[in-house]
Amino acid sequence: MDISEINDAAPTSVEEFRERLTEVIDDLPRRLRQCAEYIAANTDRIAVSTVAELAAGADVPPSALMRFCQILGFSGFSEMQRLFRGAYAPGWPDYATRLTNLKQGGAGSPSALLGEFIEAGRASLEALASSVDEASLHQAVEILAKAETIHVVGLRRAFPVACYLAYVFEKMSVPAMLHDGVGKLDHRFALRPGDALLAITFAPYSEETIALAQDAHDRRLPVVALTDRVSGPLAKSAQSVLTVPEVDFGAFRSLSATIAMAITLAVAVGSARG
Amino acid sequence: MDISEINDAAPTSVEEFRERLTEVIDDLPRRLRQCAEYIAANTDRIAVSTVAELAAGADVPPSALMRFCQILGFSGFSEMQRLFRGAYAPGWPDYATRLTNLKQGGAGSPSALLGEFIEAGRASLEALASSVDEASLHQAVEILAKAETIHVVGLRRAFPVACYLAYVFEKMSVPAMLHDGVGKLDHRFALRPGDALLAITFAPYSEETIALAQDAHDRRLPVVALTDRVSGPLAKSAQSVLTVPEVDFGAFRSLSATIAMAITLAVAVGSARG
DNA sequence: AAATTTTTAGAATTTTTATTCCATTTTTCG
DNA sequence: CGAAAAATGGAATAAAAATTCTAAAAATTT
Repeated sequence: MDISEINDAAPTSVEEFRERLTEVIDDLPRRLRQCAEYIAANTDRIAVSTVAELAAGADVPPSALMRFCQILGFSGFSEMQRLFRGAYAPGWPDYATRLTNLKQGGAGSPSALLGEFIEAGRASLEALASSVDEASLHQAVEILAKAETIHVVGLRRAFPVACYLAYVFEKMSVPAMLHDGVGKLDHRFALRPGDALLAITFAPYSEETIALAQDAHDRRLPVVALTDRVSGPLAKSAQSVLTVPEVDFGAFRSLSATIAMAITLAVAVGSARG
Repeated sequence: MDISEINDAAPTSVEEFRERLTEVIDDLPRRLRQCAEYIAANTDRIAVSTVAELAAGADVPPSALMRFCQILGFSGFSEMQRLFRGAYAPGWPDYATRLTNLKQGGAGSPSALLGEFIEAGRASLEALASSVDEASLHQAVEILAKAETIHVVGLRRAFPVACYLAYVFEKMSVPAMLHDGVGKLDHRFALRPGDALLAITFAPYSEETIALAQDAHDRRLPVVALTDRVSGPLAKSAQSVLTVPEVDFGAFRSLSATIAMAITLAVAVGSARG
């Protein structure tokens, strides 16, 4: 490795670190690449490991890891570790303590339940952050932004989400219609050419929602699905399928991730329409 | 400190550690208590700090911290740290990075929005964990568990929550009635002696909800409020006020914390009724 | 294929960090 | 109040970890 390739400015944030890593990883000699690959896959352990431990994990001698740190711009391992030890200040401080206390209230107690549901919600949100398909999201926004009237359908457990969407669309002056199934009336003929359908359903999937989506699809209207599996029953009628990984506790789901996704859709569509 | 009080079995999990900590914290001499308090408030930093750093933070000499570790049952600081370094497997290897990536999609892009809403949701849940008033929660569950029929009211942005509650009550075979304001009908006379009202509203508070709560209160029916401030307009009509600290992004709220609280109520009430 | 450069491994060294020990202070109890 | 016990601070020591250095091995170039 040529000395001129060494960017001597050390990364000052975890993101910069990752950028730098992807930047150099391809033209690194064998041992150093081993380091880079192991580190890329175990970035989170830098803060709590020693050189020897990481080196053992990467299956290289400690000195190789030292050289690796220096190539990344750090003076040595300690400096690199300092970055990660500093950056590590996540939600823990009070939260974890309280959560433990809540759960200690005894199994079945309201506090313990609350602790569980909070955790389920948080896990769902985190999973959503790491699993979202940006392309589908983008496509969904485009479809809905182009539509004249947006029809929203979601029943049973998905109904709250549909309601919230209807509320936000209203607030943003987006023409939207909520299909709520009141009086078992279905308003399928309210879908006019130029409209789009946003269908929300989770296992066990609601018949009416699937039927409405199918109907819209048959009439060549674009359908966006918000559901739990790419291959669910909405897959064949929808142009764009958004999946949310919702973590259940007991028989109930938190809806956190679903609502985050829903509100994002609504706001993005609202602003795209100007 | 008497030697016999020293439980020489070192904690083997973070939970055990916390239990042990609360167990001993009260009968500890001054310096050691300082350690205990600092450690309790900064548990998350044990994995990434040195004795000297923690001691400085707690404002005690390093040797005090060492004695503290030993009182907890560890052979020394290193052994204690090992516990936390092992347990340290937080959500951020993937989550935090992804979140940053999402936000980098550019201000106003769907991904960036999603990132913001995810964060707002997470923050809300964490705040809920540390702010919940267990006594009120317990009281609320008791009130609702004793009621014959539970009436649920929540309009506008609170409507999704009310719907979800109605759904969960239904699933748990709890007699509940959702006051949805369809057709501007109010069903205030559906509230019978022995019933209870669960009223949900957030600023700007919905007139109808406040009025119904007031009405119920006037007729001596118990009211549980789910709202955003203890001193909100429901304060005087409600027996039990549950507050949820919801973090907004832009003009929109995540509802995560509210839903977590709602579902907890519903499930706790459902099981209390057996 | 020889010469040059780069890369590597591991031992030696330096630095940092943890731990112990004991003289001194504070607290407790008769 | 005074003696005994417990707690404390800090210096001394031991252990662990980081870092450097060099001879040998690979890789590259001519």
